[in-house]
Amino acid sequence: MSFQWNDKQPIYLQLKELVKNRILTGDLQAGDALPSVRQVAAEYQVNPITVSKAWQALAEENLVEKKRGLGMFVMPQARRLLEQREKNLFLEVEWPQTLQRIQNLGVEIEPLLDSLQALRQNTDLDKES
Amino acid sequence: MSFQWNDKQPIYLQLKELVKNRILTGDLQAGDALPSVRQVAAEYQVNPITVSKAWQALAEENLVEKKRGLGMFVMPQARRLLEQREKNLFLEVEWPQTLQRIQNLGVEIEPLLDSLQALRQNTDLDKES
Amino acid sequence: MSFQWNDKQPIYLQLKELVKNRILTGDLQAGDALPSVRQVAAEYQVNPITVSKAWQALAEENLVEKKRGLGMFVMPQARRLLEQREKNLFLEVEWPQTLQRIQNLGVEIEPLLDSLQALRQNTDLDKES
Amino acid sequence: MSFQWNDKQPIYLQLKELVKNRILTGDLQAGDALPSVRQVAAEYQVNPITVSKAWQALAEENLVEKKRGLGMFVMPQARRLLEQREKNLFLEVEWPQTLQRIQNLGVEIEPLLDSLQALRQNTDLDKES
DNA sequence: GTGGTCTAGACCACT
DNA sequence: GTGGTCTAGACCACA
Repeated sequence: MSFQWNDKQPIYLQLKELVKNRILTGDLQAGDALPSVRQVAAEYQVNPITVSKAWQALAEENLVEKKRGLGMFVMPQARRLLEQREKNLFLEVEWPQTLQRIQNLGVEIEPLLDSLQALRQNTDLDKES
Repeated sequence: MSFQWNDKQPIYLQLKELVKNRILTGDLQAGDALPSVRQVAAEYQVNPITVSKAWQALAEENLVEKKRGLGMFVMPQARRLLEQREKNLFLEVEWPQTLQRIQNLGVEIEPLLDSLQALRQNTDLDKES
Repeated sequence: MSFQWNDKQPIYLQLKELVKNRILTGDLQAGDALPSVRQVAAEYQVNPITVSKAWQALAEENLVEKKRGLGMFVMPQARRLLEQREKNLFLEVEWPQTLQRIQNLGVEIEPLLDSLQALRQNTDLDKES
Repeated sequence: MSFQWNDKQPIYLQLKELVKNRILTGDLQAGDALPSVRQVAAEYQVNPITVSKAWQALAEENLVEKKRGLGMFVMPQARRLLEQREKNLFLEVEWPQTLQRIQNLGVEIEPLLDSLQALRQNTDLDKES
């Protein structure tokens, strides 16, 4: 399986994001081994070093840990950590920026409110089911 | 005055954004001259070529026009054009992404609704005054 | 009991150090048997080969000896040998490096002297008792 | 000029140390440009990527900053930061370990005291001159 | 000119 | 088997 890489971002960062998402969705659980550098390199048709760089970055963010000679493993708190960080980023940075942008552009607020409320409805339904 | 440039984006794009914002806020009106390349280069401690590149990019977006020997001037429709484009970008791309992100992260929606409504209040007051 | 391995050093060297320390402190006496490879492997959650490698390294330094079918045993002169070597290493290499580092960093010498003197006091008391 | 690399440590770390030392000794002052990746690569007969890795690591430690298209520059507080960190490392980690080691090995403390005091004398003389 | 990224292929130490 | 490192050579965006 090759893959359609986004040209505007380094591949290694895109690989990192892929793994992050897999952790966030629970596809990769705490303690699970990351696929090996070589394996991913072969699968996605990339250079092992590129994969390695991504894996390293994940280790530096304390999301995975290296076990010498065995591979890299998802840290126990990885998912919680990740969720916490991303939520924080959203609430402290992205959302305020969005509000600022809405104001600057003079966007109609009503439709935005509507779509947000629709989203809430959906989420509530999910919980019930 | 130097400036704190964001390392992750080309300086010329950051310069472009600065001007765009000044147009959006009305700080630069239709027909106003952009500050000269040299002046900006000196002011922001930046290579003149970099400033030039930013000015060019603005011209390519039809926001400013060159007048030979006189400099660059904000186009008459600049603000409207910009608002239109950016509003579109926001509604078609950024806002849907934000909604997606809210859902993925499982962010509480209530507080977001509250802040949006607060924003609407402010905007309404502004219009009255 | 698992263990927190230092990622920057091979596990087998860390195991070796553990045993060396036990010999130096007298916890492992001349003639004592080293715990079996399997046992240690199970205890520390480590590959038996890794333990074996550590035991081999100890044998190569003449600190333990293999007895076929019986296991590995601490050599009679192990402690003396170890002390001699390590003292030498300390006096010839580590201490000079420490002095050099103190000078390079411009560390205050007084407190270091104080702590050394305090250490001497303690050691003297130990001898008397 | 080639160089005698230590085989036991990655070259990029050794390069990093070289720069750190140059900052500590004042050979590289705040605001100075680091020699370019290519230049160093040619000078020391190493791969540009290896140098790059070292420079990156320095940037991540906030000792140098990247200026897009211009190169890497020593941060204003680099020297102070470095001294602080290293002194801290020494006082909190290395020195206690040394004391521990002295005690474990039963090294004679008198000579150590003597050499430390001699060092103090030298340092004092340096200050006077 | 600068740094950033990638490839292809290699060697190493560790488990 | 694992990751870590390096080489040699290449292309890109940026200033």
